[in-house]
Amino acid sequence: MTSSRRSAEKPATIYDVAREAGVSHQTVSRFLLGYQGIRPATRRKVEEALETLDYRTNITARNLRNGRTGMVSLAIPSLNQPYFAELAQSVIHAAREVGLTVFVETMENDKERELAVLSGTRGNLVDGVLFAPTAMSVDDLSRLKIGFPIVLLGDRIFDSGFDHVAMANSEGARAAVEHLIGLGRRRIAVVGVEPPRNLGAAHLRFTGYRDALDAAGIEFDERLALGGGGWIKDDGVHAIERLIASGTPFDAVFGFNDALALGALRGLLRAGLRVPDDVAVVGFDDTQDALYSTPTLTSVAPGREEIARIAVGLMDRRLKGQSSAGGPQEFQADFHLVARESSLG
Amino acid sequence: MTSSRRSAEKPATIYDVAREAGVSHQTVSRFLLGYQGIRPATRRKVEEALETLDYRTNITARNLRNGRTGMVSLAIPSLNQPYFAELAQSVIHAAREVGLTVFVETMENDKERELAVLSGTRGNLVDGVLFAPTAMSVDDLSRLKIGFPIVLLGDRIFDSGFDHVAMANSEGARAAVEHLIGLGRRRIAVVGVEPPRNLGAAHLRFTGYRDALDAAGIEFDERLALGGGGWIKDDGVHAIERLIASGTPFDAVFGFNDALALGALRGLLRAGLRVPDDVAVVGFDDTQDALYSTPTLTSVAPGREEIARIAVGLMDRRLKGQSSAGGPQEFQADFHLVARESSLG
DNA sequence: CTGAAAGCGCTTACAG
DNA sequence: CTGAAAGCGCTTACAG
Repeated sequence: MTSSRRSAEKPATIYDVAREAGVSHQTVSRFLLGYQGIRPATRRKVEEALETLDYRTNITARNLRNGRTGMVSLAIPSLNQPYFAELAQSVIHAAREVGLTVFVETMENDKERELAVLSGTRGNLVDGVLFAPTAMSVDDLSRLKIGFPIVLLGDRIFDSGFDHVAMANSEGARAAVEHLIGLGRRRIAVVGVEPPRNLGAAHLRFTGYRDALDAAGIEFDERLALGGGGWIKDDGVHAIERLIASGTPFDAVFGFNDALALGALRGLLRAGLRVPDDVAVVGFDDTQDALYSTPTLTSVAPGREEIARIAVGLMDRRLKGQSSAGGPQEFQADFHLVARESSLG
Repeated sequence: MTSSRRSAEKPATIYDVAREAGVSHQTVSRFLLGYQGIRPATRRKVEEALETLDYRTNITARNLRNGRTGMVSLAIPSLNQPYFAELAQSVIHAAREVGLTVFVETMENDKERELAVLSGTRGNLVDGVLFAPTAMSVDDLSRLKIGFPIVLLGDRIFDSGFDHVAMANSEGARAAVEHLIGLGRRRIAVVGVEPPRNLGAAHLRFTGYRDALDAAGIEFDERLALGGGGWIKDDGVHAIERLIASGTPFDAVFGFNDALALGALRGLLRAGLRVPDDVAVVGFDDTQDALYSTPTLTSVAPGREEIARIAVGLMDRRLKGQSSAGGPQEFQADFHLVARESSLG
């Protein structure tokens, strides 16, 4: 057996393996791809040579030849946001199941970055994009002509022409508020309200809130609708401080995300109110933050695993061309309410 | 001007651009690479053709030709762990500064996965690996022959033969305990202690704890050293419950990470103790969780940004071959203590 | 200053 | 059942 001398740095190619095994490089390639008709003797020689040379197939070369990479981008705002970090982990997991590899890109709520992601597949590095925009508008999206598969993730529901998997924003919000009503609360403040300029999460969750009130025959009091800031913890703190200062009575708070709810929780405790005895609190997203607070936070779990699984499945089908005939598909994940101490005590 | 007809699906190549511009494809390539000596007229024609055809360079082809991809793996346990999610964000940011792209891989504390990452560069998909193992042993690591640059990240310090950037585990822990001592605490419990079987974070942070006690002339009471579980929140809760049940007096708790400290915080509050009045609490890692608790958690910030920057810098130099002559380099990031309500009130 | 040639490491018809 | 050829889209010496 010829032992080919290679420097430690240069990885072996199929040519090296072919030489070592005494066959053509095509035969090696066929073996690697699992083709059937290969004579047992040949097969053995190739196996040995692969082992000897510690061969690894060069994915870049394969990708170039195949015109696809088996990678998809997951484009999210930031890994510093727990919801998106956890979503990324779920997507990585779901993608592994179907043989796709995930490339995480962070766009940092920057419109330019979001547009950049859609301007190409990073030079064909990825085959498609799972896209969770926060800064660009619906119009921006519709205007673009995009030459590769994308699946939209997240809050918004609209007729984008793309595959889309959304969370049950209004339904989840409604369930959260019904939970509070079921506990006897009637004066339910809501934190994170935004002007209804789009069909984003804020609007949808507010709709769910209103629906729950209406169904229970509770009149909406706009003094309990708090907004004007962002969706981070401090915004929740400030909102609740303003509410307390206003003297408007309330016995519950629904935060449009966990950060707002936790901020509110903090504001309440600091003001000497007891949670949930005086005021019950519910959030949305069910991030791990909800587990770390004292009291632990009741929250709406938006079905992160399911969102990841569906999104990856849609992408996989588009990439396989199976549903290229079909129009855009829309899915909504199942949510559930996780009741914890901030409402149950 | 010839307007070449292309199907919307097929991206333009440099050959298409060359034809459109009436030059050779090499000229196009040179233009794209920013070579100087190109006649203005030629330059203009190429620019126009690029624009017309909306050309994007095919990274896969470039990578194949160049034998490198400009990507590095960041191999971490999981994006579900806030510290690592935040570290990933910092690394992505630092890498962008030096023109590297980060591919996040999660190994989920699984030894097989960790070994798999080191078994190759994913078929040359990445040029090197930033590696934060948790499951494999020092011996596993030393035994491997690795044919590409790796930079170790994280807790452990040992003579691995690889570039390494660590956090100031013992110094940070010492500062945390000195902070408590400075506030007048003498009976400082410590949570997360592990048998000293390796030089991991637990051992180092314990060392820092002991150093601080020694320096202050406080005798170590082993009844205050709590361990036996993992490093998640529940372990902190249970540890503190056992301590309270034991009747051993204490006036402070140092948790080896934020999760443990927050668990302890929770256990204390549930037992009716006041934080920090009765018991002050300090954690380690300064994740966002420390901001979300009530009271907010004093914590040691291990210098995540700096760790990311140094690690990326080391990798960058290795990839450029500048320090191939030099031996392995070790760095330790600067930490600082972030004092918050759980100790200051 | 620009073109013709070779080659990165694969895969896939095409022969035989 | 296996080999010779072509080509994926780039970049880089080599000529001129």
